[in-house]
Amino acid sequence: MDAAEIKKALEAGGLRCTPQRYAVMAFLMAQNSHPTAAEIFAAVNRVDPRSSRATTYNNLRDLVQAGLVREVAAEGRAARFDATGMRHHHFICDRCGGVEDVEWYAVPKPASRALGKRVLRECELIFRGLCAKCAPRPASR
Amino acid sequence: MDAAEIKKALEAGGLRCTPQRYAVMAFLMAQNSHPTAAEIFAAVNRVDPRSSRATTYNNLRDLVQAGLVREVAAEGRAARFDATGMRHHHFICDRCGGVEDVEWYAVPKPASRALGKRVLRECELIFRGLCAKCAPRPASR
DNA sequence: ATATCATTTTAGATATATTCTGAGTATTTG
DNA sequence: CAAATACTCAGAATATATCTAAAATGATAT
Ligand SMILES: [Mn+2]
Ligand SMILES: [Mn+2]
Ligand SMILES: [Zn+2]
Ligand SMILES: [Zn+2]
Repeated sequence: MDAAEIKKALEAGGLRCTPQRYAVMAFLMAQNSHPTAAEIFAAVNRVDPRSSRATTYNNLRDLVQAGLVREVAAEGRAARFDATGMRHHHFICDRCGGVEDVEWYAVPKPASRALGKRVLRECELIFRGLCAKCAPRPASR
Repeated sequence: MDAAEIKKALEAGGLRCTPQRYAVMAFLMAQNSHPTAAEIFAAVNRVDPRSSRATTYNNLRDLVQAGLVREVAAEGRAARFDATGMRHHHFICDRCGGVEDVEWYAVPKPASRALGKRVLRECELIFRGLCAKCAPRPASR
């Protein structure tokens, strides 16, 4: 996705394509990791134009609302973000808290009886355990 | 599960059965909601013996580590907890953030090729959308 | 182009959630 | 019993996220 496409995607979500907002979106799309808001703030400020912390949070909120960015909440730690490109699941490491993508596959939806009057928007599948880096030495810290 | 069983479960997890720790566990088991640490702290302090905030957090951490309690992280908001009784999935409301149980059903595990060297401990399925209370009036606050 | 209006940005203050500190208390072990 | 270990506690400290109010920006209408 190039600059013009990002601009179009933002505007399709009812958002202006401001330099600060564009920088957040472009950074997330160039990443295959799952940066925190603080990391995104630092990254977009390594290049002009400068963006404030509040703006970074505001834009992340707006991008999540527009469906262009996904937020991954991890226990205790700061939330992590990724651009919603290809569908995928997530693996979260019990030890280091790292978030990694896992190839997507369909998940059976719950019975409508089990949902009752709730309106289902999405099913999120999260795997937990030890990442490749943490797995080999389960006893060490 | 009665008092003796809670004691046994705690000790099986390598934890002493202290009055403060017992109170947290007993409260969570009596709840079918998903209280925050602050709510648990308030609840266990409505009865003797008193427990400090730090101890409440410490005990929640220990109980999660021992597998007796599950922590549910929600974006932005405080973490919520439940006693790991019967297996179940969770529904998290987009609007009010409420966490509700959904009847359990088996989820297909990922291909071992997709997992690589990671060690899988559990698959957690989280549904998102609007809860029964928030669903009927999607435009209101 | 000028006025008007809505959106966005900003620095810093504020709020909320969680962890840390270091001293004291309780329990277990030898 | 003494010593080691586990636990608790109040408050301080840290981390994370949101709010505020003023200024800047960009869109739309005249
Ligand atoms: Mn991802
Ligand atoms: Mn539950
Ligand atoms: Zn890891
Ligand atoms: Zn709701």
